[in-house]
Amino acid sequence: MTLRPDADLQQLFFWLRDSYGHQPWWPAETRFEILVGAVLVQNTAWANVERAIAGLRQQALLSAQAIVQIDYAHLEKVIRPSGYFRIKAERLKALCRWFLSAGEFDSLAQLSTGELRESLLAVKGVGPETADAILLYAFDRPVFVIDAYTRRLLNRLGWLASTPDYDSLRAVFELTLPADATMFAQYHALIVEHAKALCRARPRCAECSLQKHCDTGR
DNA sequence: TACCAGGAGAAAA
DNA sequence: TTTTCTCATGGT
Repeated sequence: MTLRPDADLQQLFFWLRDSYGHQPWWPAETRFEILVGAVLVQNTAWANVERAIAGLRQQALLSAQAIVQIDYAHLEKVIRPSGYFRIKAERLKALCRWFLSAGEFDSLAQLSTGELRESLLAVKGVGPETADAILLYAFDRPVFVIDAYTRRLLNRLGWLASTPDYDSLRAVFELTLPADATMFAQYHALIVEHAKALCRARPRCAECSLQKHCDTGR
């Protein structure tokens, strides 16, 4: 058992939606930008990712061709604000090589969700969360993204019956809720918004860990 | 000064 | 198979 019997994921979604309203997610101007953002955001605050993406845009590097062609030193310099710049430069290039060799969005859209997920996971630097974020937000596939915020929220609600691995927790969401990519996208966005709202309310909220409603406790 | 942020892969146990 | 370590900047 992954979640406790009293866990109600649908009710939680409605509560979050009523509390925070519609979320304009993923914060990107193009689908390709979502791929880039998914790599740059790994273990990094989004504000720092925005700086890196702004730099890429300013230098006309927001295309797979440009990222593949640019030398590592230049790419590292541009994405430096997002941290882990050496690793992320390598991962970005790997993802862009995959994207181009696979035929870009038109060809990739022909694959089933399972095939596309497997293909993404085969790219060095793309793990489950990054792959699912790309599947959901760039390819509109009904895949639920499990991130640290999701685990934290479920933990604070006391809904975790165990410490499930990534795919087990993802399966619970996908089997419990209707397979609706729009809903999944909103749900994940709302979870992040909820966590950030709590942090804004109490920037240094170590005591939040004592409160059941709060998911910012560590 | 220390800690943390929308992970992933490699190395060690 | 599971756990630990490493990668790195910017904000608080």
